Amino acid sequence: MSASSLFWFRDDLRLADNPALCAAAAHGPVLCLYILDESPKRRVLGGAARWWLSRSLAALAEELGARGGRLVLMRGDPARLIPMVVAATGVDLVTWNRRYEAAAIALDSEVKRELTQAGTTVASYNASLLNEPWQIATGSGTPFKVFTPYWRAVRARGEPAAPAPAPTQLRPLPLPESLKPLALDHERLMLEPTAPDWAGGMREAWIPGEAGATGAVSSFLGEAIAGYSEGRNRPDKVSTSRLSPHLRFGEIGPRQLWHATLAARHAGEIPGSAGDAEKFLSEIGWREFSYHLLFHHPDLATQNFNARFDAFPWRQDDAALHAWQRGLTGYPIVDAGMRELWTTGWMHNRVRMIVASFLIKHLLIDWREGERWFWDTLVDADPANNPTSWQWVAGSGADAAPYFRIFNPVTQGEKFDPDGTYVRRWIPELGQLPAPEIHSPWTLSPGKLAAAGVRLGETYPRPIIDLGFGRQRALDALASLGRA
DNA sequence: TTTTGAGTTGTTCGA
DNA sequence: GTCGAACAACTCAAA
Repeated sequence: MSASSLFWFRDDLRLADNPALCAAAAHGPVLCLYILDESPKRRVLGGAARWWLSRSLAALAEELGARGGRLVLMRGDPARLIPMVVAATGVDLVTWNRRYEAAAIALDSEVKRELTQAGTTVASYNASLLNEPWQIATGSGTPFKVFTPYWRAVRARGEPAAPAPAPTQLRPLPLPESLKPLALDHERLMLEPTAPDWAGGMREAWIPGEAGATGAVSSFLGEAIAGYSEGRNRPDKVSTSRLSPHLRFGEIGPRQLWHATLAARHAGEIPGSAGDAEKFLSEIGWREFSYHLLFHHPDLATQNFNARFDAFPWRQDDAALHAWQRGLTGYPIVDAGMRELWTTGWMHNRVRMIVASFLIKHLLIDWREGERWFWDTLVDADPANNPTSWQWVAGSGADAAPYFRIFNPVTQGEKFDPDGTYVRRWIPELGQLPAPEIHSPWTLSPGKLAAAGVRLGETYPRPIIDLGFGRQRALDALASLGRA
């Protein structure tokens, strides 16, 4: 039997800096496989993420094809399918890049055990993190719970490894006859919406795939990173990297991003201060920190990191939750963010904090409701970042926001969307209102509202809750948790 | 073991 | 308009 291999694509949909793919390709002819995971133990991918995945897989198939390779698609339980494919093809090497959610680790361990027992070599690699979660520890060997010392420890290790190039040669391993019934056409994955087709705004906003990712990196490092430290807070401008969905699906990896950032800084392509590049690197650090937390706290998406919050008096309020989800709270910056999310599958980070704070603190609705909504609607819905960030806002998480940090959506709007540009983009019915009053339409005189064609309660909602009341209620609820 | 300094992203109030 | 203080106390991480 001649040497051949199986490479299992998961959250690493790229050819460059893909160590498991390189190892498989160097070994001999390789079968490149993606399985739409339907194992019952894993969290089902949200709708927006499924759309992204579909487009990303199409791009990947094309890239592979251009290099003489081929992407085979299947759906089902990998614990059943992988051994079946290995047996039918007779490959003697299986490779993949690691994942870090508990259910995925369990699945991968199970597959590895079974294959190894049957005499097949299995090799796993790191493609999605700068450091494995278990490599970073405090002086006493425990996981970090605070970002700053975590990041200091990471930085003390020196620069991360340089990214590896894409494999130069990909010889495809032909699919045996017996497996052909399992291989699906792209359409048969049924990942994209049809009736209704709600993905129009996403198609306009994004180019999924490795080429789209590298293009986004170039344009970010070439332009937006100048002034990033401040600009990243402005949803009215294009001042963030917008790389989150590309990172989520591994169309680009943090090593590539790290070294591209350093190269841009050294080449003097970043006119601003070196602080902008460092700030951006620390944002990559927050992604790393989230994975560190997820690995050491596997139930991060469902359990309070800080158990004291188990006694928090959350409210059940379906009407308020629905208003929040649909962008009908009567607070323009909140509604603009929720509509941006619904339309494009993405929301500016500053606005994510505002809408999350509003749901959790003013409406007193459980952060898990918000986490679930984001999981379903974000194209970048990430198993580590999403729960980490929600718990951070709730105050139940690691390095969490202090109890008194309650974002005022009017103040935040005036500060970070001073001209109302962002609000007008997503709430056209308020388009004629002047700034800064656009952030608090109920304070305008009836005459000014009429002049702008706004009828509160008809063309745009009145606020669903009074800010002062909601703030005080949240402070009281937090005080009710008492001392630890 | 004990001590010490520090901890992503805010708001309000009063001088 | 601007500025500093108050808003709880706790826990983490390292010395």
